[in-house]
Amino acid sequence: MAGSRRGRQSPTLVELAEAAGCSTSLASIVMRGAPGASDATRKRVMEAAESIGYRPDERARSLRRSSSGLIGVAYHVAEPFHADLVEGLYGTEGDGFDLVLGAMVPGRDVEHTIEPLLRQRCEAIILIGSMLPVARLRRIREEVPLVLVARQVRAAGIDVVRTDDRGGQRLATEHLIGLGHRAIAYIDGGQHPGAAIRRRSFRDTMAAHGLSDQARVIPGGNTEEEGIRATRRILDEGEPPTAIAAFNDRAATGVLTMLVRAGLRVPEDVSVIGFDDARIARTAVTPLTTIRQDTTLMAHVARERAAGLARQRFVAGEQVLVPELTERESTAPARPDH
Amino acid sequence: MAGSRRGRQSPTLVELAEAAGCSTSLASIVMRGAPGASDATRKRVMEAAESIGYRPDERARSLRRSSSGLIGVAYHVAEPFHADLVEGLYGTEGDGFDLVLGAMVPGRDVEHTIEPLLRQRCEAIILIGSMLPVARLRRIREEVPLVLVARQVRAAGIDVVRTDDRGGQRLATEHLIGLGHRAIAYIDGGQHPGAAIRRRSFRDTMAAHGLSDQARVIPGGNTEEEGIRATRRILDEGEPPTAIAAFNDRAATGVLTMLVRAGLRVPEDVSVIGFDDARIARTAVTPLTTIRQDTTLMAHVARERAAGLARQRFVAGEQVLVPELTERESTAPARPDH
DNA sequence: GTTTAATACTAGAACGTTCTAGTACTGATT
DNA sequence: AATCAGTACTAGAACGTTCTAGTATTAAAC
Repeated sequence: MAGSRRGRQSPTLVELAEAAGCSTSLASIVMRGAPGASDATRKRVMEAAESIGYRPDERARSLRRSSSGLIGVAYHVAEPFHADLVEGLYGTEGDGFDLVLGAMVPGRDVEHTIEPLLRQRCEAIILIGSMLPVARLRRIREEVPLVLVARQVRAAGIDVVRTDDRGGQRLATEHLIGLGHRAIAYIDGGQHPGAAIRRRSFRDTMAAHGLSDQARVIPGGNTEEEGIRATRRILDEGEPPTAIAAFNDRAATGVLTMLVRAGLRVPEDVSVIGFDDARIARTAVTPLTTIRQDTTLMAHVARERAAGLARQRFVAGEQVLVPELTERESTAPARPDH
Repeated sequence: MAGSRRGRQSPTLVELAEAAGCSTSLASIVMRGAPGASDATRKRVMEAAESIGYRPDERARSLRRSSSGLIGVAYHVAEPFHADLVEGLYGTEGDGFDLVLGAMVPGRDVEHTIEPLLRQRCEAIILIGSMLPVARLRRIREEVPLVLVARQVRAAGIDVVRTDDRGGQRLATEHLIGLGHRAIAYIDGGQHPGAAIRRRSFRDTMAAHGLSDQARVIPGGNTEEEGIRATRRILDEGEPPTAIAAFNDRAATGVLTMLVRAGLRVPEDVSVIGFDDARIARTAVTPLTTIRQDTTLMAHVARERAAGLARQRFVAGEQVLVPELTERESTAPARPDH
C-alpha cells in the first residue's frame, strides 16, 4: 500500500549507492548502462536498485544531460487520423528520444499545447495536422525545429512530411471518371490541412477531362456531421450526382449515412470515395473505396526527421509520400441511364 | 530562424536576472508570481523576460519543488471514448497540476506507459479503461495514488470513478422490454472494462421480466468490426431477434452496419441500443438510442480525485455516476407480428 | 529618535542526476 | 624495476530552478 510511503520520497541515487556500497557516480554508471563498471558491481547495484525500489528521476536526468532527449508531439486527441499517427510514432523507438504528448482540445490551441513542450526543452516538435497560419508556424520554428505532418507549407526552415494530396485526389477523381461518372460532387474540407490542394486537384482533374461544368464543390468539413450536412444539401438541390468524393473518410462516412437515410444505394445509385483509408473505412456501411495514406510510414518518417533535425543532421525539407487507391465496395461503374 | 540559435541554449534565470539587473531569486519570484517583488520590478523583469525570450525550464522547476505538480494520464490513443475523457480532463484547470499523457498503443502496455510517468514523479495517475488484473493494479498503487476510470474494481486503496454500468444496462434492457421486445440479443464486450457487469445486468434484467429463455448473449467486443461479426453470426443462425443491445456504441454501430448490409431496417425490423453516447452515436446510419455516460463529468471528477489523492486530502473510494437513457431513432416498439 | 513592522531584495544551499578529471589498482611491456 | 595501458572506481562541480534565512530600506508608532 502506498499508505506506507505516505510522505516518503522515492529513493535517490545517493540512497542506492549507499545500499550498494559504492559511490553515486558508479551507481549512475550502472543505472544508465554506461561503460566503466565491473560485472560484479553491475549485478550488485542492480540488485540493490530492485530491492530498494529505485527509479531514476527523469527530470534530474534530463536537466543534467546537455540535451533533454525529448521530442514533442502536438495532436488533436479527438481526431482518429491523428491517433493513428501517434500510434505510429511509438512504433519506431531506439533513436534515443522519448516522446512527449501535447493534446490539442477545443479551447487549447497549438500555442497553448506547445508551450509546456518547450518548457520541458523538447529538442524538436512534431505538429500533426495543424491549421496554423504560416507566420505563427514561423514563430514556433524560431524556438525549436518543427516537423509539420500532413500539411503542406512552403516556408524555409519548416520540415514537412505529407502525402501527395494533389496526386491522391487526382487518383480518386480519375477512378470515378474511369468508372464512367460525369456528374461528380466534391465535399470540401474547408480550412483543414490539405483541403485547399485536394479541392484544386479535383477541379483540375475534372477540367483535364473536360468535365468542368459537371464538377460541383460543396462546402463540408472533416467530420461525419459535416459530411451528412453537405450530402443533405446535395440531395435537397435536386438531381443528385452519380458520384461523390469527400475530403476524408469521416466526411465520406457521413455521406454514406445520409445516402442510406435518403434511401439511396451505394454504389448502385451513387458511388462514394473518401481519403485517408482511416480505420472506419472498412467498417462503414458500405466499405469505403478511398485513398490510402500510410500513417505508419508517415509517422516513421516524421520521427526520423524530428530526431535528425534535433541532432542537426538534416536540413529542413519536404518529404512527400505517395498515396494509393484502395478499392472497396463504395464505388462502381456509373449506370448507363444516368 | 532557429538557425540563428544553433547550439545556443535558451536563456536561463541567471541571464534573465542579469538582463533585468536583479538577483535570480527576485527574478524567480516574479516569474512564478510569488509575493515579494515591487510592481516596478515585476514590470522590469517581465519586460526583460520578453526581450531575451526567457522561458522557465519546467524540469528544473519540478525538480526543485518538493512536489512535481504532475498528474499522469494513461489512455488508449485509438479509443474515441478515452479521447473524450482526455478532452474532459483538460477542461478543469486551476488545481495547480499539469497533465502528462501516457499513450497506450498496441505493444505498449500499461506498465510500459506508466513507467515514464513515474520517472517524471507524477503525484497521481489516472488510468483510463484498463483491463489490467487487480494484482498488477495493486502493484502500481504501491508506488503512486491511482484513479481508475470507467472500470469497477474492489481493492482497497484504488480510487475508482465509473458509471453505474449495472444500472445503465438495466435502463437499456428495460427500454427495449418496455417497447414490447422479447427476443433480445446482447453483444458482449468480452474482457473490456464494464463488460462483465453489463452482461450480468442484461441477464438479470431479462430474468427479472421472465425473459431468461429469450436472452441471448453473443461474444463481441468494443469495436465496429466485432459488432459486425457478432451481428453476422446472429443473422446466420436464423430468425433474428427483434432487438439487439450492444456493449458500446462502436459495437452498436457495427450492428447497424451489418443490419443495413443485410437489408434489414432499423428500427422497423430490429431495434438497436448502444452504450456510452459516444460522438459517433449521433452520426450513425440510424442515430443511436444509447446510454449516456457523461464523459465531461467523469473527467472532472477523476481529475479532482487525482489531485485530492496526491495532496492526501482524500482517502481512496468509489465515485459512481448515474447514466441516463438517450433516445434517438434506433429503437421503436416491437411489431405485433413478431 | 528609538523601536516595530512591513516591504523589497539577495546569498547560497538544496533538488537528483551526469560528467569531467582525477586516483588506485592490476598486469603486461620494456 | 620502472613505465605504460587499461580497468574500476570516486570527488565534486555542474544543470536551472526554488526556497530558507537572512540584510537593507522605508514607514508607522510611540
